[in-house]
Amino acid sequence: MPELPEVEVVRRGLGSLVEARRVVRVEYLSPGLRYPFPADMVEYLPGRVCEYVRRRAKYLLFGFGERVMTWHLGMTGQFHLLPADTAPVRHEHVRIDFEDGQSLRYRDARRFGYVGLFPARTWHQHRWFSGLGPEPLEPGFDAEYLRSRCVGRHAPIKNVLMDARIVVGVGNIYAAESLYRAGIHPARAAGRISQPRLALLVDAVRRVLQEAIEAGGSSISDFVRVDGRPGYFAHAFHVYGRTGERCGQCDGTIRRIVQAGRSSFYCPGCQR
DNA sequence: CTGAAGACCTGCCTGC
DNA sequence: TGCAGGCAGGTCTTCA
Repeated sequence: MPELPEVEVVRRGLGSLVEARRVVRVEYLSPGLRYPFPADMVEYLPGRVCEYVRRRAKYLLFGFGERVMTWHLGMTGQFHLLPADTAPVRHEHVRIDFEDGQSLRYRDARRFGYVGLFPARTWHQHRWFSGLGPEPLEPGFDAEYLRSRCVGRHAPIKNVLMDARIVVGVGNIYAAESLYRAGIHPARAAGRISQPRLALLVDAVRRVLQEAIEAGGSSISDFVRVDGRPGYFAHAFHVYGRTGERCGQCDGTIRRIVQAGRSSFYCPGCQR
C-alpha cells in the first residue's frame, strides 16, 4: 500500500491516539504475516505505555520502554482504532488492546506486512534498517549526494530512486511523479544525468512527498487513514495511472512501460 | 559487483 | 454467470 507519505499520514494519525496509552492485551489472530510474529510481544507489551510513534523509511516505530516495536505495512496493511468489543475486521491479524477501552487492529489482505520487537538501543542495527539510505525530507538527501550514488550506474534512474539503500520512502507512484516534475525520462541511465538535473530531481522528490503528506496521502484502491478517511493526493497525479491521457503541459500522451517488473508512467514530450 | 526477474499473497477488474 | 489473466502502493532472494 504505502509509500513514505502514506506511512507518515498513518504515523500522525496514530500518534495522538496511542501515545501515552497503556497496553492491556496483545493477540495474534491468524495465519502469519511475511515474517514470524515476535512471540515475546504478547508478554512484553501488556502493562507498558506507548511513549512515541515515529517513522523511519516506510516503517512505523512504537516506543515501549526498553524495546521498539517496528511495523512495515507491506502493500495492503492498515491500522484502525476501534472499541475493544468490536468483532475482528476482515483480514485482521493483530490486535493491541489499550487500558482506555480502545483496540488497535492491524489488517492486511496480502500479508506482505511484518512486525518486529527490538531493543531500543540497537533496533537500527537489524538488517531491516542497517542498510537504509537517508530520509528524502532531511538534509542528507541533496544533489551532491544523489550524484555520488548515480555515478557510473547504468540502471534506469527510476529504479535507482526506488532503491532504499540510496534514498528511502520513494515507491512506484512518487518515483513516477517526481521524474515527471523534474522532466527526466524514467529509463534514463542514472549515471548519464547532469548534476543540475539531479538537483531538480531532488527538489521534485521533496515537493511531491511533502505535498502528498499534506493531502493525506494517495488512496488508489485501499489506502485509508487511521480514522478511515482516504487521502486526496491521487487527484494530483500527473502521470501515475494515466496511460493514454493527455499530458497537462504539452501535446503528448502519457505512456506506460515496464521497468524491473513495475509499471512506469511518463510523458514522452516532457521527459528526456 | 550490478541489474533483472521471480516469489511472496489476496482482491479486483477486464474480457472472452 | 463463470473463469482465466493481468494488475496492484514493497521487499527479499535468486540468477545471469
